[in-house]
Amino acid sequence: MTTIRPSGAPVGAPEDRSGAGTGRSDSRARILRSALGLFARHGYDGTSLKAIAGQVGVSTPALYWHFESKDEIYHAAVEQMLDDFLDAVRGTLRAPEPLPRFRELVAAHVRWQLERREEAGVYAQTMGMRQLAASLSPEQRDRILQMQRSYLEEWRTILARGREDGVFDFADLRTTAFAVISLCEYVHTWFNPEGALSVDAVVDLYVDLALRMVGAELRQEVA
Amino acid sequence: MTTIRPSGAPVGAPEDRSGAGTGRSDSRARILRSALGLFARHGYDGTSLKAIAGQVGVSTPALYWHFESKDEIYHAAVEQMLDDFLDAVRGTLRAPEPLPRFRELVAAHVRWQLERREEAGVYAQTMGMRQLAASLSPEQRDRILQMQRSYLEEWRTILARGREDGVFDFADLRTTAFAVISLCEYVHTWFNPEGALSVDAVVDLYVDLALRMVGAELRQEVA
DNA sequence: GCGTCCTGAATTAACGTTAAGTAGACTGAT
DNA sequence: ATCAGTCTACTTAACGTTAATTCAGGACGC
Repeated sequence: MTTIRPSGAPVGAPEDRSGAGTGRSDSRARILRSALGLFARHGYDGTSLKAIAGQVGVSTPALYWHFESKDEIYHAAVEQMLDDFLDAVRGTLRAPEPLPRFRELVAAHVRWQLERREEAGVYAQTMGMRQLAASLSPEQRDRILQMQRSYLEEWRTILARGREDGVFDFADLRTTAFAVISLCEYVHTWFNPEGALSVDAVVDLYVDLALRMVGAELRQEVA
Repeated sequence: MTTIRPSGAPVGAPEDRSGAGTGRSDSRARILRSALGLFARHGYDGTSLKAIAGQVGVSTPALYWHFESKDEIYHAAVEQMLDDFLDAVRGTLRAPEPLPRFRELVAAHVRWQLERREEAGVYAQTMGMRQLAASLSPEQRDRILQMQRSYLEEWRTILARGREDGVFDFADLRTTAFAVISLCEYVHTWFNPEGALSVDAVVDLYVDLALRMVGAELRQEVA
C-alpha cells in the first residue's frame, strides 16, 4: 500500500525539458498537469509534494514559488480540470431542441470521461469524500459548487423542456437528472481502452441508454 | 485540508463500552467498524491509526494485537463490507425468472447503497484509484476481484436469460451490465437523506430506470 | 502463573513548509 | 560595451510535526 509512493526516487521519469530554454515559465502548468495525474491515482493524502516535484523535474520547495501550499495546488488542479470539462462539453452543444441537445450533452460528457480517464477520477474523489470537500476554503468550495450547480441546471432545463414538448417521458425530474449524470460520470470506472469496444462505440451505446432512461422514442436518428 | 485529521484528540467520541465487561473481545469487530467509517470519509492515507484507536477507545498500539498492519485493517474492513453487501443483496433474491429477479437485484443493490451510504464509498475508492487496488497483496486482490467477478456474472446471467426469453431488449450485454451496475453503485453520491425523497421512493424510481435501460416493458407490476 | 489484551515510551521515516543562498536573464546608467 | 542592480526561478539545508510500527511491561481472568 505504502509502496506506491516514492521513498527516495521520484515516482516518474522527469519530463523532457529540452525544447525552448524555459520559455517564460510553463512550470505552473506542468506542475498542475503532474499533480492532477498523481492526485487522481493516489488521492490527496497519498500524493506527496516530493512526488509531484519529482515528476516535474524540480525540487520540492520549488513548488512554493508557484503556489502557496499543497492545498492550493490541489484546488487549482481540480478547478482547471473542471473548467476544461465544462468548456469541452458546452463547446459541442449546438441544437436548441431538447432531444438532439440531450444527445449532444450525453455524448460529450461520456466522451470526455473516456478520453480523459486518468484525470476524471479526481473530481469524483473530491466530491465523494464529503469531509474533504467541506475542508476546502469557502471560496474554493463555492466556486466549485457554483460550477456544479450550473451544469446540473443545464441538464434539468433540457429534461424539463423535453417533457413539456412531449419528447421525453419520465417520473421524477431531479432523480432522473442525477441518475443520467452519474451514469455518464462513472463510465471511466469500468471502461478498458484495450477492450473490444472503442470510445465511439461506448458513446453511442450510452446515448441510447440515456435516451431510454428519459423515455425518448429511440428510433428517430435518421428522421 | 489537513485539519480534518485529528491532531491531538480522537476524531470522534469513544464508543460506549459499559455493557458486558469486554465479553470475549469484540474489539476486532469494533475496530473494523470504526476503521471502515473513517476510511470512507477520509480515504486510506487520510486515516491515521490514532484516529481509529481513538474512536474505538484504545491506544494505538492496541490495534497491533488484533491486526498485523494498517494494510490488514484496511483490507479486512473492505472485505467484510463486501461480504455484507453480497449477503444482503443475494438474500433478497427469490424469483427465478429474469424480469422479477432483475427487479429484486436492482432494488437490493440500491437499497443497500442508500442505507449504508457512509461505508459505501470505500469500495468505490479502492477500485477507483487503480494503483491503490494494485498494491494490495496478491491474495487480497484476488479475493476481492473474485467477489467482484461473481457478482458481475450474476447480473450478466440475468440479462442474458432475459434477452433469450424476449423480456429484455438491449444492444450490448457487457456494456449494459456495467451501465446498470454503475448506476446503482453511485446513487449514494447524490442522495440526500434530508431531502424530499425517501429511500423507498428512490429505490422504486431506480428500478424503473434500470428496466428501461434493459428494454423491459414497464407496465407489468400488477399483472 | 499462564494466556489475553492492553499501555506508555521510544524509534525511524516521511511529511509539508520555511530559510537562506545562487545562477542566469533583463534593465538602465555610464 | 560594460557593469551594478534587480527580478525570476530555482537550489540545498533544515525545522517541527506526525505517521506507522516496535518493545518492554502490566493488569485481569482462569
